[in-house]
Amino acid sequence: MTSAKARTMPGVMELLPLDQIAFQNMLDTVRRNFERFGFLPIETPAIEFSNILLTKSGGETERQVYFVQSTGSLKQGDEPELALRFDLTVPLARYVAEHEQQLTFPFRRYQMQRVYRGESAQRGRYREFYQCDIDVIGKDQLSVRFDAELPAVIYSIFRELEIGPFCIQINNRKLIRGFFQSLGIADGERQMLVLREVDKLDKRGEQKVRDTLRGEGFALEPAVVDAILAFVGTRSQGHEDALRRLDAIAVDNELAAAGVAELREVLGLVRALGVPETHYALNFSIARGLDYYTGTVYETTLNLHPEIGSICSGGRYEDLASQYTRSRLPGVGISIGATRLFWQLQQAGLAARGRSHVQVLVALMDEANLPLYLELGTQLRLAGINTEVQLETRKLARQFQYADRAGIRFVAVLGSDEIAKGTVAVKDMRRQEQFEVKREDLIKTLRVEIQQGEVMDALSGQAAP
RNA sequence: GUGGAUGUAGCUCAGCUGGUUAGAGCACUGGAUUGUGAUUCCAGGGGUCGCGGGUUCAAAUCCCGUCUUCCACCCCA
Repeated sequence: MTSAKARTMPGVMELLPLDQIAFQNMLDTVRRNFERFGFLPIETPAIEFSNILLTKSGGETERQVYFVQSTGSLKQGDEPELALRFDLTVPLARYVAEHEQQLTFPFRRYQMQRVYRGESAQRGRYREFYQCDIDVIGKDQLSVRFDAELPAVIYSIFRELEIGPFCIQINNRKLIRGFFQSLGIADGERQMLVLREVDKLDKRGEQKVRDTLRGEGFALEPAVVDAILAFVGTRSQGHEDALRRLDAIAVDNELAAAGVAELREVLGLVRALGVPETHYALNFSIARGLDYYTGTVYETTLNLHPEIGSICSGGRYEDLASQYTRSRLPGVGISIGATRLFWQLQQAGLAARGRSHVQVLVALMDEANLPLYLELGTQLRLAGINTEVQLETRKLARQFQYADRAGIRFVAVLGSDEIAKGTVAVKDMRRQEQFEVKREDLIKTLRVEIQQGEVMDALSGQAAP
């Protein structure tokens, strides 16, 4: 008699082993590229003091934070003073402020951990999910050159993930704010509201957005609305076009001019870093919801799957940790929501199917020869081949069935015939073939076969090694 | 937090206007002689029809409540 239904809470991702392998392959690719660009790993605890997590942000974040409390503390009626992190940027700020003296700046760190949000369940919305973040934190100042480095990292990662053509869309907050100032929309809060509305262009259609901006809440002049829509409609195609569009901006505003200058420098360096011009573009509607961004902002989308939306985003902020330290710590960073990305890639049929890590199953042919099979397994493992030995007596057919279902490609069969001949029969489950080799050639042969299999997988994009 | 849907086997669902022991596909377990899987054939296990109440001779089916999950808004990865 069961006492509870086995189930997970909504909004968490749980995978079967082969999918888990595919997911971890994705994380490995991300990590490899972070390291390739000179970022160093850190981890921070899932639980932080709630006053740390809640200093900066307003009501919306607080609504989504999970508070943590021991049952003892709960019974005593104490207020929870701990909470689960809801992103990796706030813990980074705390980390940098706390360890400022021991860190070297510019501090380049990557972090790939789970974060928690009290979202109401919805498609592609998770309450527990992985974020993969990189940030560069400067002391007192940080060159805009670092803003150009991140698109190179993004390009390197998504090229290697082989999920189709993509485009890193770039904008600059200074330019946006300067533009709005020139239209008489000076208040930062109001600018954000307008931007959020504009962000819904694709979703709601131009007419509805136009109506909303002219309507009660905003009450903007028709000419102003036209100017906004024309401005945010800017999308460049190729490097030269992007520069031309920057030249064409006729906004008489100091802040906007600074933004344009930054964009020009960033674009030039992105190209110098070897990112093909097909893979980056200006998009003046990119604003990013988070209000701490102050300069460059990025968002990356898949050309063939616009429905997926942004797969990677980030930007520049002027002061990371003003709540925790007096030092001025400007930074620039990006974040990949790996859990959602993986889920979306699966939905779009773009996720590779993982291959089992187990490469060989040694069949149990004869109970009396178990020590022989165990020894063979050990030899294979010492040769670097992941091997499982069949430990329970079962019909051979069942052993093959097990290998097939578990995704194990090779079954080594060592029965009385083979022992007499000094050979091993190897069944290749995937190719539905069987061959026989001398015992002493087994490891060499398997290595060749396994390597060929990996090459084939890489070519077909079926699974990362 | 606001609005709208949903709930039948592990999964996807069927079950018309209430009528005998609630079905299908997939999955699962076992079998089709001796050392060869995913295909085929045969057999089998598994459901308090989300929960509580009401109407009725009779409720998976109608009504009310409740919970759950999902969708949209908000916000975001």
